[in-house]
Order: sequence, then structure tokens, then C-alpha cells
Amino acid sequence: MRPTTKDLAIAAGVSLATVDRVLNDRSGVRKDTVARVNQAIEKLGFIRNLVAANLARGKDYRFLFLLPRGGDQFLAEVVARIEEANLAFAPEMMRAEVRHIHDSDPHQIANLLGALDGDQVDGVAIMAPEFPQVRDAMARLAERGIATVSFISGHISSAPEDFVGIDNRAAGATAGRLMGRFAALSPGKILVVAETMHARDSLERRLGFDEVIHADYPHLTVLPSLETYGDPERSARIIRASFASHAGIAGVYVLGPEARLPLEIVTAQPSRATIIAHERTPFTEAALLSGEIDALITQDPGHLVRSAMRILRARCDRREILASQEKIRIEIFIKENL
Amino acid sequence: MRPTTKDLAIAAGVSLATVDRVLNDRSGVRKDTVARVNQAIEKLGFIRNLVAANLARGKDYRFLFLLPRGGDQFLAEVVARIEEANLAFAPEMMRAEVRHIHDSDPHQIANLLGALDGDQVDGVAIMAPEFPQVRDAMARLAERGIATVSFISGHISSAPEDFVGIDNRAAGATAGRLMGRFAALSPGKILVVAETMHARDSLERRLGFDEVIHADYPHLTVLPSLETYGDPERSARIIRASFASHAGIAGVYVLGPEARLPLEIVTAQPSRATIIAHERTPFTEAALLSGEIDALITQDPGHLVRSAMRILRARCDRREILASQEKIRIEIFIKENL
DNA sequence: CGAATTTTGAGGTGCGTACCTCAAATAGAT
DNA sequence: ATCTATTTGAGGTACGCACCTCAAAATTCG
Repeated sequence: MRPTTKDLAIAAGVSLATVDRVLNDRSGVRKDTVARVNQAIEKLGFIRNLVAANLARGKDYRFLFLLPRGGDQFLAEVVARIEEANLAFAPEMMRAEVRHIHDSDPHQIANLLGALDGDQVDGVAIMAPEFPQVRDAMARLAERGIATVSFISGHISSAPEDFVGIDNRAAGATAGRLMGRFAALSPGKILVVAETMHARDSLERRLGFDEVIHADYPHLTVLPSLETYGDPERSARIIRASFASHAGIAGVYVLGPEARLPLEIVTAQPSRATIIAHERTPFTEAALLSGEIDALITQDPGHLVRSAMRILRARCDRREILASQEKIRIEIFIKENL
Repeated sequence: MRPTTKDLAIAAGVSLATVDRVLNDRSGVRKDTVARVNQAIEKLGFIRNLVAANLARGKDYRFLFLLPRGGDQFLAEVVARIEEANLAFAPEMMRAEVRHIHDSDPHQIANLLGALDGDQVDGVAIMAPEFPQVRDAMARLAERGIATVSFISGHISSAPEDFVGIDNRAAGATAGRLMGRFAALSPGKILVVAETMHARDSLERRLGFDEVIHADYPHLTVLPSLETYGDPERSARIIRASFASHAGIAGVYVLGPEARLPLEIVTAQPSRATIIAHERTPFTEAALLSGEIDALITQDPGHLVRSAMRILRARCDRREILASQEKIRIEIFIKENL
């Protein structure tokens, strides 16, 4: 049987009350007494029963996901996974809600974060670009005892366990390598399509992509990024124009999470270019199976969500996380392993 | 606040004892009373607090992993992940032990399973080939209230939630597709190396591999599988012989989880073949980074272990599992996304 | 040295459920 | 209607811990 607080008290020669004070680092215990209790913890291999602790505390964990407004399919997947996680984690007393933000308005985000009530929310996962104001607001939340993580995008410079997502540069490099290996050996041009290149994520992907292509596939020329701004007409115009003016387009790399728009236009072209896109959505999945696109670089939305919740919870409990479980992989999907 | 059993009792107009009987479906409750309680559950949206339930029951979950004897690096990874999972799941009162078996001796395995004591073990994850005796023994365990899952290999024909692992045919197909796309366009031969082709997993991988190559890359010829039997001398001999007798080997596909032996010999050959192997181990990882091999098809050992434990636990609690979390992915690693 | 302060102990209550006992109510059989 | 078997209720204890109070003990300070 696992040792309990009672065993600890006996072993340390103190009372239950003192053990309790040490465990929950409440004040009013002399340093050497603390040391004695900690020694007993070591010696007995005491593991605090979080289950019982949370029961006693009547604690439940309430988390908030701040996601950009706007409806790309990837985001929809994320939201669906949050719902799913709510079911899965309900027995463990965890709950998450989604709130949408304008991800280009740091002021609004900072305000929202500042207004959060520690009694209502235990942790926040924030998907937003890296604004100083947001960063500051997150720091202040931490001071008020509300846990935070950056989610999918932004603030990657922070410690790895403060960020739930992939290294976008590596993701771009992965795309680059696949493009290099999949595309024909003969010289050709690569079209890069993004919703916007203002997002740091897109820049990093492009960076990683270019790096690999330049280094190892000099016969391929990467064209300047096309930006769709999410506008169907603009997309159609600029992509068609590119195909028209550049003969020999060997590959298309669709950077952003919303691949549908560009893909519909690209696949309508007569060319037989290698196409690589990001994120697994019903649309990209179908396109991969039908052979319209060649590979998908993804991160698992379910994993992202659960990881964020587990990390937030570990923070609330001041517990270590299991790093290997929380590492988000850059996944490669082709038709066969979908 | 979430409704408790007390609220349920009031809402159903029965006592706590009766609610308890219904929840844990103990006998001694009339059908219509059961119905009344269930209605109250629906109406209040009662979610049973597993945390409190397990506390009250003083329950901990003790699982057993039956793994083949023998020391390939992949297996070592699995064992390491089990250790890790023990730490991570300790607060949730789950524990797992490893026991090694002779995976070619169904009799011994069946005996071992038959001798398991329901008071000592709550669930078993079994990694063994598909023997009828083992299957029967597993069925008998289920009758005695001990949960079972097939782990990584074997009994894939069972329901998906009885099997923790990947579809090896799809994994082979994935390898085939990558081989087809990575290897040069000119005709060439593909060497396939396995420890043994007696294992069903190997057969399925080969099957999937061949399927893709034959269908889409007719210029590639897949040679008969070489079997190393885990013997270094034999491996060296047969692999060198193959390289000597076949000019133009364009690719090497290493089937089994123990890639080290064949890889060391293959990479010593002067050829510049595309090399694809399975499983991520310190060795294959290094080989991928150094460029000696081109791609790795893997399943995440940590995920496998945690998934098995979560599934076993859900079975013990007679709970649904979250299928999307337990789906083991066929991962593709190249240098860039390692 | 005594007073003020800090540290510690003992004990209680509650979290939501499991599980047990004993008695009471109800149903079914004769 | 009487007896028996079944079903139900009331209440208690326990699980391991959090958190509270009050008093006793130890320590520090002037």
C-alpha cells in the first residue's frame, strides 16, 4: 500500500497538521521541521494522492481557450476536439471553454486577459500572434495564479513547456524536404501560397522550406509567396496568373491552415505539380486520398488540446509534466498512412 | 456545481443506498425503481465522480505488460516508456509491470495468463503472435474480470479497441509509397530485410509494401525477403551476397523493429540506395540525422504504452474510451521532423 | 526573566462515493 | 390473511486529503 500522510506524520515525528502545512506549503513551519518532513517523504517514497486531494479541496479545473475568430477548418477541428476533451476529462474534473478573439487586436486580448477572474478560471490557452501587450498580460495572469500557455502559434521563444505546438520552421523544412524528393529531378518552379505572410508562423514555415530547397535542391526555384488574404476572387486571380506566367511549375506549397481555397484553384489547373499542404481537415484528407495532393504536414488537434489542458492542470497543481507526452509531433501524412 | 448522488437520491425520491445499488448495478432493486433513478440521472445530467468513487473503493489499477523476451531497441524503448508511465500515472493510482515471455511458446503464455490472480492484476497487455491458445486464455481472463488488450502485434482481427498498435499492412504500404517516390525513376531493385518472415507483422508489412510498388512503381523490382534471424554473421553474409549479385539496388526496406543489424551492413555498402526502416530508436534516429537512412516509419512507444493503460483502465471502469486519443498513428519521420 | 511571538499538536469537518448492517416496507405465494 | 422472500431505507464507517480552530509548547525578544 502506498504511504499516506498519516504514515508521513509518524515517520517525521510530527503531527498531521504539520505534514499538511508542509505539503501545501503553508506558512508557520520552522525550516528544520520542513526538512524533517521532506526527508520522510523521500524515505517513504510518499506520492501525494492527487485524487483524494482534489476531492477534499472540492476542486475542479476550468480552462479557457482563446482562439481567433474566423472559421478555417483546422480551427473547427480544434474546437471539436475541445468538446471531445470536455467529455473525456469530465471524470477528472476538468472543463474547457472556448472564447473567440480578434487575433489582430492585442489591446482587446490583453484587456480580456486582465479581466479574467481567478475564481472562475484556472488556466488559459492562448492562440494569438506574439504581441508584447499579450505577453505582459500573460505574465500578470501568472502572478494572479492563473496558468497560461501559448497555443499553436505565437510566443514560441518561451520555455518549451509554455508552448503547445510545433516548431513551424521545422515543419516548413519537412515540407521542403518532401517537395524536393517528390518533385521531379528536372528544374522547375515552386509556388508558395499563404493566406498572409504577416503571421510569424507562415514566415517560419517559409524560412524552413526555403532553407532545405536552397541547400539540397538547387534545380528548384521557390517563387515569392502569394497571399490570398482569404479572398476567393483574389486567390483565383493570383494563382491563375502565376500558372500562366510561369511555365514548369513543379510544386505547390500551401502554407496556412486553411488550404481549401488555394487547393481548389490549384487542382483545377492542368499542371501535374506536386502539392503539399498543412493540417488535416475533411477537405485536405479527401484531397490526399483522391491523389489531388501529395502530402500533408500536420499537427494533431486532439493532441494539441489535450496537451494544453494537461499542461495547464499540471501548472495548477505545481506538478511536473511528462515532457515526452506533451511533445507535439510534426506529422507527415500520405495517402497510405492517413 | 455538479449534481451528486445525494441530489440524485432526492430527485428520484429514493435513498442513497438505492442510488448506490443502481449506479453499481447491484441486485435488490425493482425494475421500475431502477428506471426512476435512471430518469433522475438523465434529468440532472449526473456524471459519476470517478475520482471519489475510486477513493472510496480504495482502488488502484494494476496492469501487466507481457512482452517478448529479447532485447531489440524498440522493445527497450517500450519498457522505458512503461517506467515513465508509472511515474506519470501514479497520481491516478495506476501501475504497470513488465513480464517477459517466450513469444513463440503459446503454451507458456496461456499458462501464465491462466494463473493470473484477479486480486493482483486488473488488466494485461499482451504482445504475442496470434495463437489460438492465447486467444482462448484471454477470453477466459475477461470472464474472470481481468481486462486484456493485444499490444503492438497479434490479434488484430479483434475489435479495434482490443488492439493497441498500427495496421502493419498500411505501414508497409506507407514504406512502399515513400520508397517509390524517393527512389530514382530509373529501374532498380529493392532489397527487403527482415529478422524473420514468420511473424504476421512482417508478412503484412511486406504485403502492403509490395502492393504499392507493384501498382504504381513497376520499374522497381522487389526482391525476396532476406531473413537475418538476428544473427550478425548470417546477416552480413546474405546482405553482402545480395548486393554482389544484384546490380542496381535502388532501395532497401528493413521490415522489423530491430533495424540496427541490417542497417550497419547495408550502410557499409558502397551503393547509394534509398533506405527505409521501422521504429525510432537511438540508432535509427542517429542514422536518419546523419543521412544514412532516408525515412523511418514508426509508432510512438510512449503513446502505445499510455494508450494500453488508458484502455485497460476504461475497461475496468466499464467506461467508453476516447477513440481518437487511442488511435495509434503510423508516423513518418525524415531528418527534418525528427 | 517574563512577555510576545512563532511553531506545533490535536481534533474536527467535509469532499463524493462505496459498502456494510439492520430494520422496515412491500410483494408474492399459499 | 398469513407467511416468506424480496426490495428498500436509514444510517454508519471508510477512503486520503484539505483546511479550520484552539490551545499548548517552543522560541525569540526586550
